[in-house]
Amino acid sequence: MANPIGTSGSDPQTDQSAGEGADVGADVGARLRHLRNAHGLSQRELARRAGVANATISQIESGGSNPSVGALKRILDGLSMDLAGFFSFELATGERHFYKASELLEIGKDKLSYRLVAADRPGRSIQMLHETLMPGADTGKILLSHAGEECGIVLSGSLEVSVGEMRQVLRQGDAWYFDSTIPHRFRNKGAEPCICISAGTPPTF
DNA sequence: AGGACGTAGCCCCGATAGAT
DNA sequence: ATCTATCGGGGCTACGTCCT
Repeated sequence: MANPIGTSGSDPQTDQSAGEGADVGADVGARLRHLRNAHGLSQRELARRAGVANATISQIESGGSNPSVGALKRILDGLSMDLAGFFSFELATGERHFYKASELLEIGKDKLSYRLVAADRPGRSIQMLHETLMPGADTGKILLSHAGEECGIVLSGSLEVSVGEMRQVLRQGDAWYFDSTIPHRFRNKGAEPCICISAGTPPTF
């Protein structure tokens, strides 16, 4: 049953964005829950990122309320997703083994493109990404650090990888593998886009 | 009046530390 | 090794506030 988001904002675009696709009508709550789980976030964590109350996430997911366009957009910002992507995302109806390039879920933004494989797979234990770092792309001066391990291979371009006190510029065919608890950073200081494939576990996106 | 949203608090579950 | 208490995270509901 179609469950278009709330129209408290009386935005005429709302209805059309709800998607005419036959199966896109899955309710907003189920869609949100599915995507939140795919990103490995709890309701509280997503609420914190989105700047809304955790109860809001819970009520939307349980169908207890229809979020306004503004609220939904804020929540989707926490998932690095836009409204179009949200409503065009297809809920999995069964276990899948293959994904078209166009089906990889974009979870990056700006100069950093992270296209996640099998974002809709429940209980996924691997985070595999097709990454594109545009010239100047940078994961940030504040180094990343989280539980797990990650590795990757540069397919084209160059990529400066900092891990702890070590730093190296990797080129086509080069690879990295490190304990993710070590502060790390990725930068494309070259003039060409850098394309690479990475994998990490546990999935933190 | 009704819906969206926030706060407060409840219950459940797993991890951890201390006692036996 | 096992049991118990404690703590924190997770999801949820009840209720109040605000806005249309």
